[in-house]
Amino acid sequence: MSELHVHNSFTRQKEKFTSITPGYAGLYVCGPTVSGESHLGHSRPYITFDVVQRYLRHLGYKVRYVRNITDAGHFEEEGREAIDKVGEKAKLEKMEPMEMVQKYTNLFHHAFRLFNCEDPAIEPTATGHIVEQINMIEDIISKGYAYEVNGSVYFDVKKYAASYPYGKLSGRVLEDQLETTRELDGQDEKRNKADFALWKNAPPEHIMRWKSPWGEGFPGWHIECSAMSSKYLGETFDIHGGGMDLQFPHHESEIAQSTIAHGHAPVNYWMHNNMITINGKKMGKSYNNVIKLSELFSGNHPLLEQAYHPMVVRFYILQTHYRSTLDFSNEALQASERAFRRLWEAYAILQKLAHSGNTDAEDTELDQKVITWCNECADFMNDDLNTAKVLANLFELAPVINGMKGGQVSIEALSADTFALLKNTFKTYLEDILGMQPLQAEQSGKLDSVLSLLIEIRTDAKKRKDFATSDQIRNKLAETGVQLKDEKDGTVSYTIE
RNA sequence: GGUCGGAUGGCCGAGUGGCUAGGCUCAGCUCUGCAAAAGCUGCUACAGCGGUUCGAAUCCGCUUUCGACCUCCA
Repeated sequence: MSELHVHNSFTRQKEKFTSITPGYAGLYVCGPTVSGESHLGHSRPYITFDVVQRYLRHLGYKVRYVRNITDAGHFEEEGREAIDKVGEKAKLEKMEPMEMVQKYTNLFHHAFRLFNCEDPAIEPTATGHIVEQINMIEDIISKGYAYEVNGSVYFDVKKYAASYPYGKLSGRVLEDQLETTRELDGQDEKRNKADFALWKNAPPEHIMRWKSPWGEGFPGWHIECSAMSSKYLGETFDIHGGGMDLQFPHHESEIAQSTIAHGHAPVNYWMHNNMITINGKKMGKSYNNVIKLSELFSGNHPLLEQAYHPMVVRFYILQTHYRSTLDFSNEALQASERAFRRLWEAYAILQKLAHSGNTDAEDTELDQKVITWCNECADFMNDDLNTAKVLANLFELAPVINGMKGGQVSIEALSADTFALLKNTFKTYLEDILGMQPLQAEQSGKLDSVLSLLIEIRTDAKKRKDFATSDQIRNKLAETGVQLKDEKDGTVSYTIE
Protein backbone atom coordinates (compact mmCIF):
# COMPACT_ATOMS: atom_id res chain seq x y z
CA MET A 1 0.00 0.00 0.00
CA SER A 2 1.62 3.17 -1.13
CA GLU A 3 -0.87 5.40 0.62
CA LEU A 4 -2.09 5.49 4.18
CA HIS A 5 -5.16 3.40 4.89
CA VAL A 6 -6.80 3.28 8.29
CA HIS A 7 -9.52 1.13 9.75
CA ASN A 8 -12.55 3.35 10.19
CA SER A 9 -14.67 2.09 13.07
CA PHE A 10 -17.66 3.89 11.63
CA THR A 11 -17.68 1.88 8.41
CA ARG A 12 -15.76 -1.09 9.86
CA GLN A 13 -13.48 -1.02 6.87
CA LYS A 14 -10.00 0.01 5.97
CA GLU A 15 -10.20 3.22 4.02
CA LYS A 16 -7.69 5.35 2.23
CA PHE A 17 -6.91 8.38 4.34
CA THR A 18 -7.62 11.69 2.68
CA SER A 19 -7.47 14.80 4.78
CA ILE A 20 -10.03 17.54 4.48
CA THR A 21 -7.45 20.25 3.91
CA PRO A 22 -4.60 19.02 1.76
CA GLY A 23 -1.38 19.02 3.72
CA TYR A 24 -3.11 19.36 7.07
CA ALA A 25 -4.53 16.75 9.41
CA GLY A 26 -6.70 17.23 12.47
CA LEU A 27 -6.59 14.60 15.18
CA TYR A 28 -8.69 14.54 18.32
CA VAL A 29 -8.13 11.96 21.03
CA CYS A 30 -10.17 11.52 24.19
CA GLY A 31 -7.83 12.35 27.02
CA PRO A 32 -7.75 11.36 30.64
CA THR A 33 -10.24 12.02 33.37
CA VAL A 34 -7.96 13.51 35.98
CA SER A 35 -9.62 12.15 39.06
CA GLY A 36 -7.10 9.37 39.51
CA GLU A 37 -3.72 8.11 38.46
CA SER A 38 -3.24 6.65 35.00
CA HIS A 39 -2.76 2.92 34.73
CA LEU A 40 -1.25 0.55 32.18
CA GLY A 41 -4.49 0.43 30.22
CA HIS A 42 -4.36 4.16 29.61
CA SER A 43 -0.97 3.87 28.01
CA ARG A 44 -2.42 2.12 24.99
CA PRO A 45 -4.41 4.94 23.38
CA TYR A 46 -1.91 7.67 24.10
CA ILE A 47 1.00 5.66 22.73
CA THR A 48 -1.05 4.44 19.78
CA PHE A 49 -2.19 7.89 18.78
CA ASP A 50 1.21 9.35 19.46
CA VAL A 51 2.40 7.04 16.68
CA VAL A 52 -0.53 8.06 14.49
CA GLN A 53 0.35 11.67 15.00
CA ARG A 54 4.05 11.06 14.35
CA TYR A 55 3.31 9.07 11.25
CA LEU A 56 1.02 11.69 9.79
CA ARG A 57 3.77 14.23 10.26
CA HIS A 58 6.26 11.86 8.68
CA LEU A 59 3.95 11.71 5.67
CA GLY A 60 4.21 15.46 5.41
CA TYR A 61 1.00 16.55 7.07
CA LYS A 62 0.98 19.50 9.34
CA VAL A 63 -0.86 17.92 12.23
CA ARG A 64 -2.97 19.59 14.86
CA TYR A 65 -3.24 17.05 17.65
CA VAL A 66 -5.87 17.90 20.26
CA ARG A 67 -6.29 15.85 23.39
CA ASN A 68 -8.59 16.99 26.13
CA ILE A 69 -8.36 16.83 29.89
CA THR A 70 -11.64 15.89 31.52
CA ASP A 71 -11.67 17.86 34.72
CA ALA A 72 -15.35 18.53 35.18
CA GLY A 73 -18.29 16.45 36.21
CA HIS A 74 -19.19 14.27 39.08
CA PHE A 75 -15.82 13.47 40.53
CA GLU A 76 -14.52 11.06 43.02
CA GLU A 77 -11.04 10.55 44.25
CA GLU A 78 -10.55 7.15 45.75
CA GLY A 79 -13.89 7.24 47.47
CA ARG A 80 -13.75 10.93 48.20
CA GLU A 81 -16.61 12.52 46.39
CA ALA A 82 -16.68 15.99 44.96
CA ILE A 83 -19.68 16.63 47.09
CA ASP A 84 -19.31 18.22 50.43
CA LYS A 85 -21.62 16.01 52.40
CA VAL A 86 -20.94 17.80 55.65
CA GLY A 87 -21.64 21.43 54.96
CA GLU A 88 -19.83 22.66 58.02
CA LYS A 89 -16.41 21.34 57.08
CA ALA A 90 -13.64 23.87 57.20
CA LYS A 91 -12.35 25.08 53.86
CA LEU A 92 -9.07 23.20 54.06
CA GLU A 93 -10.79 19.95 55.06
CA LYS A 94 -12.98 19.97 52.02
CA MET A 95 -11.76 18.50 48.84
CA GLU A 96 -10.75 21.22 46.47
CA PRO A 97 -11.46 19.84 42.99
CA MET A 98 -8.81 22.02 41.42
CA GLU A 99 -6.20 20.54 43.72
CA MET A 100 -7.07 17.01 42.71
CA VAL A 101 -7.28 17.89 39.03
CA GLN A 102 -3.90 19.57 39.17
CA LYS A 103 -2.30 16.64 40.93
CA TYR A 104 -3.46 14.04 38.45
CA THR A 105 -2.86 16.22 35.44
CA ASN A 106 0.75 16.63 36.55
CA LEU A 107 1.13 12.90 37.09
CA PHE A 108 -0.35 12.21 33.69
CA HIS A 109 2.01 14.57 31.94
CA HIS A 110 4.99 13.17 33.76
CA ALA A 111 4.16 9.57 32.91
CA PHE A 112 3.54 10.17 29.24
CA ARG A 113 6.68 12.16 28.80
CA LEU A 114 8.52 9.13 30.15
CA PHE A 115 6.76 7.18 27.41
CA ASN A 116 8.17 9.72 24.96
CA CYS A 117 4.70 10.71 23.85
CA GLU A 118 4.80 14.13 22.27
CA ASP A 119 2.62 16.76 23.84
CA PRO A 120 -0.55 17.56 21.92
CA ALA A 121 -0.71 20.88 20.12
CA ILE A 122 -3.71 21.80 22.23
CA GLU A 123 -4.78 20.19 25.47
CA PRO A 124 -8.10 21.82 26.31
CA THR A 125 -9.81 21.32 29.64
CA ALA A 126 -13.52 20.85 30.06
CA THR A 127 -13.69 23.46 32.80
CA GLY A 128 -12.03 25.96 30.50
CA HIS A 129 -14.76 25.50 27.90
CA ILE A 130 -17.97 25.76 29.87
CA VAL A 131 -19.16 28.65 27.72
CA GLU A 132 -18.63 26.72 24.51
CA GLN A 133 -20.48 23.76 25.94
CA ILE A 134 -23.42 25.88 27.08
CA ASN A 135 -23.61 27.51 23.65
CA MET A 136 -23.69 24.16 21.97
CA ILE A 137 -26.41 22.89 24.29
CA GLU A 138 -28.52 25.99 23.62
CA ASP A 139 -28.09 25.41 19.93
CA ILE A 140 -29.26 21.81 20.24
CA ILE A 141 -32.27 22.88 22.30
CA SER A 142 -33.20 25.53 19.74
CA LYS A 143 -33.13 22.89 17.05
CA GLY A 144 -35.57 20.82 19.05
CA TYR A 145 -33.36 17.87 19.93
CA ALA A 146 -32.88 18.52 23.61
CA TYR A 147 -35.18 19.37 26.47
CA GLU A 148 -34.81 20.80 29.92
CA VAL A 149 -36.16 19.17 33.07
CA ASN A 150 -35.52 20.49 36.56
CA GLY A 151 -32.39 22.33 35.59
CA SER A 152 -30.94 19.42 33.63
CA VAL A 153 -30.86 19.14 29.85
CA TYR A 154 -31.19 15.85 28.00
CA PHE A 155 -30.61 14.93 24.40
CA ASP A 156 -33.65 13.42 22.71
CA VAL A 157 -32.18 10.26 21.26
CA LYS A 158 -35.47 8.85 19.99
CA LYS A 159 -36.18 11.93 17.96
CA TYR A 160 -32.64 11.95 16.64
CA ALA A 161 -32.77 8.30 15.68
CA ALA A 162 -35.87 8.94 13.57
CA SER A 163 -33.79 10.91 11.05
CA TYR A 164 -30.19 9.87 11.65
CA PRO A 165 -28.32 6.57 11.92
CA TYR A 166 -28.03 6.52 15.69
CA GLY A 167 -26.04 3.51 16.86
CA LYS A 168 -24.11 2.99 13.66
CA LEU A 169 -20.71 3.57 15.21
CA SER A 170 -21.22 1.20 18.10
CA GLY A 171 -23.51 -1.27 16.36
CA ARG A 172 -26.36 -0.53 18.65
CA VAL A 173 -30.08 -0.87 18.08
CA LEU A 174 -32.10 1.91 19.65
CA GLU A 175 -34.97 -0.36 20.65
CA ASP A 176 -32.60 -2.33 22.89
CA GLN A 177 -31.45 0.84 24.52
CA LEU A 178 -34.98 1.93 25.21
CA GLU A 179 -35.67 -1.31 27.02
CA THR A 180 -32.69 -1.21 29.30
CA THR A 181 -33.67 -1.92 32.85
CA ARG A 182 -30.72 -0.25 34.47
CA GLU A 183 -31.34 2.21 37.23
CA LEU A 184 -29.42 5.29 36.23
CA ASP A 185 -29.19 8.69 37.71
CA GLY A 186 -31.91 11.01 36.46
CA GLN A 187 -33.69 8.17 34.73
CA ASP A 188 -37.15 9.36 35.71
CA GLU A 189 -36.51 12.82 34.30
CA LYS A 190 -35.73 11.50 30.86
CA ARG A 191 -38.35 11.07 28.20
CA ASN A 192 -36.61 7.87 27.16
CA LYS A 193 -34.02 5.74 28.81
CA ALA A 194 -31.64 6.15 25.91
CA ASP A 195 -31.50 9.92 26.34
CA PHE A 196 -28.26 11.27 27.73
CA ALA A 197 -27.45 14.36 29.74
CA LEU A 198 -26.03 17.47 28.13
CA TRP A 199 -26.20 19.43 31.34
CA LYS A 200 -26.78 18.27 34.88
CA ASN A 201 -28.37 20.26 37.62
CA ALA A 202 -26.03 20.46 40.59
CA PRO A 203 -27.50 19.60 43.96
CA PRO A 204 -26.66 22.21 46.62
CA GLU A 205 -23.76 20.21 48.04
CA HIS A 206 -22.07 19.61 44.69
CA ILE A 207 -18.83 21.53 44.56
CA MET A 208 -18.25 21.71 40.82
CA ARG A 209 -20.91 24.05 39.49
CA TRP A 210 -21.36 26.76 36.93
CA LYS A 211 -24.15 29.17 36.12
CA SER A 212 -26.16 28.30 33.06
CA PRO A 213 -29.48 29.26 31.47
CA TRP A 214 -30.93 26.25 33.33
CA GLY A 215 -29.55 27.09 36.74
CA GLU A 216 -26.34 26.03 38.42
CA GLY A 217 -24.94 22.77 37.24
CA PHE A 218 -22.20 21.04 35.32
CA PRO A 219 -21.83 19.70 31.79
CA GLY A 220 -22.64 16.17 30.76
CA TRP A 221 -19.69 14.01 29.95
CA HIS A 222 -20.05 13.83 26.19
CA ILE A 223 -20.56 17.46 25.32
CA GLU A 224 -17.02 18.60 26.15
CA CYS A 225 -15.43 16.60 23.37
CA SER A 226 -17.93 17.84 20.82
CA ALA A 227 -17.53 21.45 21.87
CA MET A 228 -13.75 21.41 22.05
CA SER A 229 -13.05 19.33 18.98
CA SER A 230 -15.20 21.56 16.79
CA LYS A 231 -13.66 24.66 18.30
CA TYR A 232 -10.09 23.64 17.54
CA LEU A 233 -10.43 21.34 14.56
CA GLY A 234 -13.59 22.48 12.84
CA GLU A 235 -17.12 21.19 12.55
CA THR A 236 -15.82 18.27 10.53
CA PHE A 237 -12.33 17.02 11.18
CA ASP A 238 -10.17 14.13 10.04
CA ILE A 239 -9.56 11.63 12.81
CA HIS A 240 -11.11 11.01 16.18
CA GLY A 241 -9.37 8.43 18.33
CA GLY A 242 -9.88 6.72 21.64
CA GLY A 243 -10.29 3.39 23.35
CA MET A 244 -12.84 0.92 22.05
CA ASP A 245 -14.73 1.15 25.29
CA LEU A 246 -15.60 4.74 24.47
CA GLN A 247 -17.50 3.87 21.32
CA PHE A 248 -20.66 3.64 23.31
CA PRO A 249 -22.05 5.75 24.69
CA HIS A 250 -19.41 8.46 24.49
CA HIS A 251 -18.57 8.60 20.80
CA GLU A 252 -22.04 7.69 19.67
CA SER A 253 -23.31 10.64 21.70
CA GLU A 254 -20.68 12.93 20.26
CA ILE A 255 -21.85 12.09 16.77
CA ALA A 256 -25.48 12.77 17.68
CA GLN A 257 -24.79 16.10 19.39
CA SER A 258 -22.51 17.40 16.69
CA THR A 259 -24.74 16.25 13.88
CA ILE A 260 -27.63 18.29 15.28
CA ALA A 261 -25.53 21.30 16.20
CA HIS A 262 -23.64 21.48 12.93
CA GLY A 263 -25.92 19.75 10.50
CA HIS A 264 -23.45 17.07 9.57
CA ALA A 265 -21.28 14.32 11.05
CA PRO A 266 -18.23 15.58 12.94
CA VAL A 267 -15.59 13.05 12.01
CA ASN A 268 -14.33 11.39 8.83
CA TYR A 269 -12.31 8.60 10.41
CA TRP A 270 -13.00 7.03 13.78
CA MET A 271 -10.11 5.00 15.14
CA HIS A 272 -10.32 2.85 18.24
CA ASN A 273 -7.59 0.99 20.01
CA ASN A 274 -8.29 -2.31 21.72
CA MET A 275 -7.90 -2.98 25.42
CA ILE A 276 -5.03 -4.20 27.52
CA THR A 277 -6.15 -7.24 29.46
CA ILE A 278 -4.76 -8.92 32.51
CA ASN A 279 -5.45 -12.60 32.92
CA GLY A 280 -7.76 -12.25 29.97
CA LYS A 281 -9.88 -9.53 31.54
CA LYS A 282 -9.89 -5.90 30.59
CA MET A 283 -7.78 -3.78 32.87
CA GLY A 284 -10.14 -1.24 34.31
CA LYS A 285 -11.10 0.60 37.42
CA SER A 286 -14.33 -1.28 37.82
CA TYR A 287 -12.55 -4.65 37.60
CA ASN A 288 -10.17 -3.71 40.35
CA ASN A 289 -7.23 -5.11 38.42
CA VAL A 290 -5.29 -2.05 37.41
CA ILE A 291 -1.57 -1.59 37.58
CA LYS A 292 -0.85 2.10 37.91
CA LEU A 293 1.93 3.53 35.83
CA SER A 294 3.96 4.54 38.87
CA GLU A 295 3.70 0.95 40.09
CA LEU A 296 4.69 -0.38 36.71
CA PHE A 297 7.77 1.81 36.55
CA SER A 298 8.81 1.01 40.12
CA GLY A 299 7.83 -2.66 40.17
CA ASN A 300 5.90 -1.97 43.34
CA HIS A 301 2.79 -4.10 42.83
CA PRO A 302 2.00 -7.66 43.91
CA LEU A 303 1.56 -8.81 40.34
CA LEU A 304 4.88 -7.40 39.16
CA GLU A 305 8.06 -9.44 39.27
CA GLN A 306 10.17 -6.42 38.48
CA ALA A 307 10.06 -2.79 37.41
CA TYR A 308 9.49 -2.10 33.74
CA HIS A 309 11.04 0.80 31.92
CA PRO A 310 8.56 3.05 30.07
CA MET A 311 10.32 2.31 26.79
CA VAL A 312 9.91 -1.41 27.36
CA VAL A 313 6.20 -0.86 27.87
CA ARG A 314 6.00 1.28 24.76
CA PHE A 315 7.83 -1.38 22.77
CA TYR A 316 5.57 -4.09 24.15
CA ILE A 317 2.51 -2.15 23.09
CA LEU A 318 3.84 -1.46 19.60
CA GLN A 319 4.73 -5.10 19.05
CA THR A 320 1.02 -5.76 18.82
CA HIS A 321 -1.40 -4.25 16.34
CA TYR A 322 -3.42 -1.53 18.04
CA ARG A 323 -6.76 -3.17 17.26
CA SER A 324 -5.91 -6.45 18.98
CA THR A 325 -6.23 -7.05 22.67
CA LEU A 326 -2.94 -7.24 24.46
CA ASP A 327 -2.61 -9.42 27.51
CA PHE A 328 -0.36 -8.31 30.32
CA SER A 329 2.10 -10.75 31.82
CA ASN A 330 5.53 -10.49 33.37
CA GLU A 331 6.77 -13.00 30.85
CA ALA A 332 5.60 -10.89 27.93
CA LEU A 333 7.12 -7.70 29.34
CA GLN A 334 10.40 -9.43 30.06
CA ALA A 335 10.51 -10.82 26.55
CA SER A 336 9.91 -7.30 25.26
CA GLU A 337 12.70 -5.97 27.40
CA ARG A 338 15.24 -8.42 25.98
CA ALA A 339 14.02 -7.91 22.46
CA PHE A 340 14.14 -4.16 22.72
CA ARG A 341 17.64 -4.18 24.20
CA ARG A 342 18.87 -6.30 21.32
CA LEU A 343 17.20 -4.18 18.69
CA TRP A 344 18.41 -0.92 20.16
CA GLU A 345 21.93 -2.29 20.48
CA ALA A 346 21.90 -3.14 16.78
CA TYR A 347 20.73 0.38 16.03
CA ALA A 348 23.52 1.82 18.18
CA ILE A 349 26.07 -0.30 16.31
CA LEU A 350 24.64 0.75 12.97
CA GLN A 351 25.16 4.40 13.79
CA LYS A 352 28.87 3.78 14.31
CA LEU A 353 29.41 1.82 11.12
CA ALA A 354 30.80 3.58 8.08
CA HIS A 355 30.55 2.50 4.49
CA SER A 356 33.44 2.88 2.03
CA GLY A 357 31.19 4.43 -0.56
CA ASN A 358 31.28 1.56 -3.03
CA THR A 359 28.32 1.97 -5.33
CA ASP A 360 28.13 -1.74 -6.12
CA ALA A 361 26.91 -4.30 -3.66
CA GLU A 362 29.23 -7.25 -3.10
CA ASP A 363 26.29 -9.42 -2.17
CA THR A 364 23.45 -8.45 -4.44
CA GLU A 365 21.10 -10.97 -2.90
CA LEU A 366 21.53 -9.57 0.59
CA ASP A 367 21.47 -6.05 -0.81
CA GLN A 368 18.12 -6.74 -2.39
CA LYS A 369 16.74 -8.27 0.78
CA VAL A 370 17.78 -5.26 2.83
CA ILE A 371 16.17 -2.91 0.34
CA THR A 372 12.95 -4.90 0.51
CA TRP A 373 12.92 -5.06 4.31
CA CYS A 374 13.48 -1.33 4.50
CA ASN A 375 10.92 -0.37 1.92
CA GLU A 376 8.25 -2.63 3.33
CA CYS A 377 8.16 -0.57 6.51
CA ALA A 378 6.25 2.16 4.72
CA ASP A 379 3.77 -0.36 3.35
CA PHE A 380 3.20 -1.77 6.81
CA MET A 381 2.57 1.61 8.36
CA ASN A 382 0.27 2.53 5.53
CA ASP A 383 -1.70 -0.63 6.16
CA ASP A 384 -3.53 0.64 9.22
CA LEU A 385 -0.34 1.28 11.20
CA ASN A 386 1.00 -2.22 11.47
CA THR A 387 3.77 -1.42 13.92
CA ALA A 388 4.19 -5.12 14.70
CA LYS A 389 5.30 -5.80 11.15
CA VAL A 390 7.59 -2.80 11.07
CA LEU A 391 9.36 -4.13 14.14
CA ALA A 392 9.54 -7.60 12.62
CA ASN A 393 11.40 -6.18 9.63
CA LEU A 394 13.77 -4.22 11.83
CA PHE A 395 14.51 -7.51 13.58
CA GLU A 396 15.29 -9.05 10.20
CA LEU A 397 17.84 -6.32 9.70
CA ALA A 398 19.45 -6.68 13.13
CA PRO A 399 21.55 -9.77 12.27
CA VAL A 400 22.85 -8.01 9.16
CA ILE A 401 24.06 -5.11 11.29
CA ASN A 402 25.47 -7.31 14.03
CA GLY A 403 27.13 -9.42 11.37
CA MET A 404 28.86 -6.33 10.04
CA LYS A 405 30.27 -5.65 13.45
CA GLY A 406 31.20 -9.28 14.08
CA GLY A 407 32.81 -9.64 10.68
CA GLN A 408 30.42 -12.28 9.36
CA VAL A 409 28.99 -9.73 6.93
CA SER A 410 31.00 -7.20 4.98
CA ILE A 411 29.72 -3.65 5.15
CA GLU A 412 30.37 -3.50 1.43
CA ALA A 413 28.03 -6.43 0.94
CA LEU A 414 25.57 -3.58 0.58
CA SER A 415 25.87 -0.75 -1.86
CA ALA A 416 26.46 2.70 -0.44
CA ASP A 417 22.88 3.61 -1.25
CA THR A 418 21.46 0.56 0.46
CA PHE A 419 23.62 1.16 3.49
CA ALA A 420 22.33 4.71 3.68
CA LEU A 421 18.79 3.41 3.29
CA LEU A 422 19.38 0.98 6.14
CA LYS A 423 20.61 3.72 8.44
CA ASN A 424 17.79 6.01 7.48
CA THR A 425 15.16 3.32 7.95
CA PHE A 426 16.21 2.62 11.52
CA LYS A 427 16.33 6.27 12.41
CA THR A 428 13.03 7.06 10.76
CA TYR A 429 10.98 4.13 11.94
CA LEU A 430 12.45 3.19 15.28
CA GLU A 431 13.14 6.67 16.57
CA ASP A 432 10.96 9.13 14.71
CA ILE A 433 7.79 7.17 14.02
CA LEU A 434 7.65 4.55 16.75
CA GLY A 435 9.15 7.07 19.14
CA MET A 436 11.61 4.75 20.81
CA GLN A 437 14.47 6.00 22.96
CA PRO A 438 17.42 4.26 24.58
CA LEU A 439 16.80 2.65 27.97
CA GLN A 440 19.50 4.53 29.72
CA ALA A 441 20.43 8.13 29.34
CA GLU A 442 23.87 9.17 28.25
CA GLN A 443 26.41 8.25 30.88
CA SER A 444 28.29 10.93 32.67
CA GLY A 445 31.87 11.51 31.59
CA LYS A 446 33.08 10.77 35.09
CA LEU A 447 31.61 7.30 35.18
CA ASP A 448 33.11 6.80 31.77
CA SER A 449 36.61 7.57 32.94
CA VAL A 450 36.28 5.42 36.05
CA LEU A 451 35.25 2.50 33.90
CA SER A 452 38.05 3.16 31.46
CA LEU A 453 40.49 2.88 34.31
CA LEU A 454 39.03 -0.42 35.49
CA ILE A 455 39.06 -1.74 31.95
CA GLU A 456 42.70 -0.75 31.62
CA ILE A 457 43.63 -2.58 34.82
CA ARG A 458 41.70 -5.60 33.68
CA THR A 459 43.32 -5.62 30.27
CA ASP A 460 46.75 -5.55 31.92
CA ALA A 461 45.77 -8.44 34.16
CA LYS A 462 44.63 -10.39 31.12
CA LYS A 463 47.92 -9.78 29.39
CA ARG A 464 49.68 -11.30 32.38
CA LYS A 465 47.14 -14.14 32.22
CA ASP A 466 46.02 -13.12 35.68
CA PHE A 467 42.46 -14.24 34.97
CA ALA A 468 41.54 -14.24 38.65
CA THR A 469 41.93 -10.47 38.74
CA SER A 470 40.35 -9.84 35.37
CA ASP A 471 37.35 -12.01 36.19
CA GLN A 472 36.99 -10.38 39.57
CA ILE A 473 36.74 -6.97 37.96
CA ARG A 474 34.25 -8.20 35.44
CA ASN A 475 32.14 -10.08 37.98
CA LYS A 476 32.06 -7.31 40.53
CA LEU A 477 31.07 -4.82 37.89
CA ALA A 478 28.36 -7.18 36.69
CA GLU A 479 26.97 -7.28 40.21
CA THR A 480 26.52 -3.53 40.10
CA GLY A 481 24.86 -3.76 36.71
CA VAL A 482 27.79 -2.96 34.44
CA GLN A 483 28.32 -5.66 31.85
CA LEU A 484 31.76 -5.81 30.24
CA LYS A 485 32.15 -7.34 26.82
CA ASP A 486 35.46 -8.36 25.26
CA GLU A 487 35.11 -7.43 21.63
CA LYS A 488 36.73 -9.37 18.85
CA ASP A 489 39.14 -6.61 18.01
CA GLY A 490 40.52 -6.65 21.55
CA THR A 491 38.66 -3.61 22.78
CA VAL A 492 36.28 -3.76 25.69
CA SER A 493 32.79 -2.29 25.66
CA TYR A 494 30.22 -2.13 28.39
CA THR A 495 26.52 -1.72 28.93
CA ILE A 496 24.89 -0.33 32.01
CA GLU A 497 21.56 -1.64 33.20
C1' G B 1 -30.38 -11.67 27.39
C1' G B 2 -28.82 -8.40 22.98
C1' U B 3 -24.71 -6.67 19.80
C1' C B 4 -19.77 -7.28 18.35
C1' G B 5 -14.89 -9.45 18.32
C1' G B 6 -11.36 -13.36 19.31
C1' A B 7 -9.48 -18.68 19.59
C1' U B 8 -2.28 -19.33 16.03
C1' G B 9 3.82 -23.45 17.97
C1' G B 10 6.68 -23.81 25.31
C1' C B 11 5.22 -18.30 25.87
C1' C B 12 4.00 -13.39 23.39
C1' G B 13 2.25 -12.14 19.03
C1' A B 14 1.73 -10.77 12.86
C1' G B 15 -0.70 -12.48 8.79
C1' U B 16 -2.59 -13.97 3.95
C1' G B 17 -6.60 -18.65 -0.16
C1' G B 18 -1.05 -21.71 -2.27
C1' C B 19 5.48 -19.03 -1.45
C1' U B 20 4.49 -21.78 5.75
C1' A B 21 6.16 -13.04 10.03
C1' G B 22 8.86 -11.48 14.13
C1' G B 23 10.16 -11.63 19.34
C1' C B 24 11.19 -14.48 23.85
C1' U B 25 12.46 -19.36 25.59
C1' C B 26 15.02 -24.00 24.53
C1' A B 27 18.98 -27.22 22.07
C1' G B 28 23.47 -27.60 19.08
C1' C B 29 27.59 -25.20 16.73
C1' U B 30 31.22 -20.92 15.70
C1' C B 31 34.05 -17.10 18.02
C1' U B 32 36.38 -16.65 23.12
C1' G B 33 41.46 -17.94 28.52
C1' C B 34 36.48 -18.23 30.57
C1' A B 35 32.18 -15.34 30.25
C1' A B 36 28.90 -12.05 27.93
C1' A B 37 27.45 -10.40 23.36
C1' A B 38 27.02 -11.69 18.40
C1' G B 39 26.54 -15.09 14.20
C1' C B 40 24.78 -19.81 12.20
C1' U B 41 21.49 -24.14 12.61
C1' G B 42 17.32 -26.65 14.64
C1' C B 43 12.20 -26.76 17.09
C1' U B 44 6.72 -25.66 11.89
C1' A B 45 1.46 -23.88 14.93
C1' C B 46 -3.06 -22.09 13.35
C1' A B 47 -9.92 -24.61 18.98
C1' G B 48 -13.27 -28.85 17.00
C1' C B 49 -16.53 -30.76 13.10
C1' G B 50 -18.47 -30.23 8.33
C1' G B 51 -18.53 -27.56 3.50
C1' U B 52 -16.58 -24.52 -0.90
C1' U B 53 -11.83 -25.07 -3.68
C1' C B 54 -6.87 -28.16 -7.57
C1' G B 55 -5.39 -26.09 -2.76
C1' A B 56 -7.73 -23.00 3.60
C1' A B 57 -4.84 -21.30 9.47
C1' U B 58 -6.93 -17.78 5.78
C1' C B 59 -13.90 -18.15 2.68
C1' C B 60 -18.97 -20.37 4.47
C1' G B 61 -21.89 -23.12 8.27
C1' C B 62 -22.30 -25.41 12.96
C1' U B 63 -20.13 -26.59 17.86
C1' U B 64 -17.07 -25.46 21.98
C1' U B 65 -14.75 -21.59 24.44
C1' C B 66 -12.86 -16.65 25.89
C1' G B 67 -13.63 -11.59 25.89
C1' A B 68 -15.59 -6.50 24.93
C1' C B 69 -19.79 -3.28 24.89
C1' C B 70 -24.89 -2.64 26.50
C1' U B 71 -23.34 1.79 33.28
C1' C B 72 -18.23 5.42 34.76
C1' C B 73 -14.37 3.17 31.85
C1' A B 74 -8.52 4.10 27.46
